[in-house]
Amino acid sequence: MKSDNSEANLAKRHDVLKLLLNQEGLRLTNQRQKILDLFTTTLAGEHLSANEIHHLMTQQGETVSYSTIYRALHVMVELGVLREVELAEDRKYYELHTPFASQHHHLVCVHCGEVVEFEDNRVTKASQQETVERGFLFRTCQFTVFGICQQCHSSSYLKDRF
Amino acid sequence: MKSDNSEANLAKRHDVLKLLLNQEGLRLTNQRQKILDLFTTTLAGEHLSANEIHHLMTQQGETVSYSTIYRALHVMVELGVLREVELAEDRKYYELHTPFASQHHHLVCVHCGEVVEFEDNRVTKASQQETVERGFLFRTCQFTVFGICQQCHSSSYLKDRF
DNA sequence: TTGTGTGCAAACGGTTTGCATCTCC
DNA sequence: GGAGATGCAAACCGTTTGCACACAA
Repeated sequence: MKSDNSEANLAKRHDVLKLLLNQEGLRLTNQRQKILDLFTTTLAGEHLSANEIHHLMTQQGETVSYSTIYRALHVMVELGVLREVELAEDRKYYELHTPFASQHHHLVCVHCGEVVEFEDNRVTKASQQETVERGFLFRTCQFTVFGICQQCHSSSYLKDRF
Repeated sequence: MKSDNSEANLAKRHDVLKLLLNQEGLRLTNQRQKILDLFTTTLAGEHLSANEIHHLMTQQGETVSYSTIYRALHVMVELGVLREVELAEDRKYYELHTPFASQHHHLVCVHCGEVVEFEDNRVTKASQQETVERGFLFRTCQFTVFGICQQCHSSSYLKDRF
């Protein structure tokens, strides 16, 4: 799921972003670049919330306001660079969108919040087929499975509840 | 997807709810009853938000506060009578949970918001299998497909955007 | 009778917006 | 130079909470 983060590739991603932005009359700014970088260079960069982005940026000595973060996220979703994912918490998460990342789904532990990504052809096929059968044009899909991970169910969690 | 709404069945559902509530030391109140009824008697009752519930209740001449609605929804989710679904808007939707309703997924039109329910064995199987393979205990899953419905893509929508 | 539920109003928290200022093309 | 981007602070809006009162068991 992780991308190649050589300097050359970072630069390439910046170029792609700039191109996409300029096509729409929008501009590549320092902040938008840095925000995109977080998704490709950070260890936990697979799914980031506005909050986490703000935190990471601050940690790196960058200053960005929440308004800029939210506006940047919206623009990049609009351009198809990022996509929004619902991981059941009360906030929105974002991740690189295809073709920047491969199609995948999420398995979330409802106890500790751990997120595992997986691919499954059956799901991908089903989404396309069900869409077409009902006369819809396919846009995107989200498949999230909720469960309890091994660590949590071997720890005291279950004893508390059952 | 729709349930039988004869008076006998409404009464039966009230009994089930009461039983479940009382098991936890909770009470069946007029409001909780009426809120559950909306999911089984209303035309659009398949997926309701707190807002819609408030609106429908007011329309029926009932008065319920938002706090009561939210508290009732949480209780019923906890009891397994309802489940939360994310349909991409910024609010939460609720629907009858299995075994009160069958397992199904959602196809949402990103333009007009129409929601179509469907069942697909492949998806159901995939969710179970992927969960087990990763050592998780399966709890629940959500599969939402986003697209554009026939009406919307044959209307002016696309002309605006492309 | 008593612990649970309700309504009200105020608080909360993530997200959005108006406006003055700054910056990329 | 001018359209677009940023930061700040305030607004927004769905949801939650504290408290006094009401009601199911």
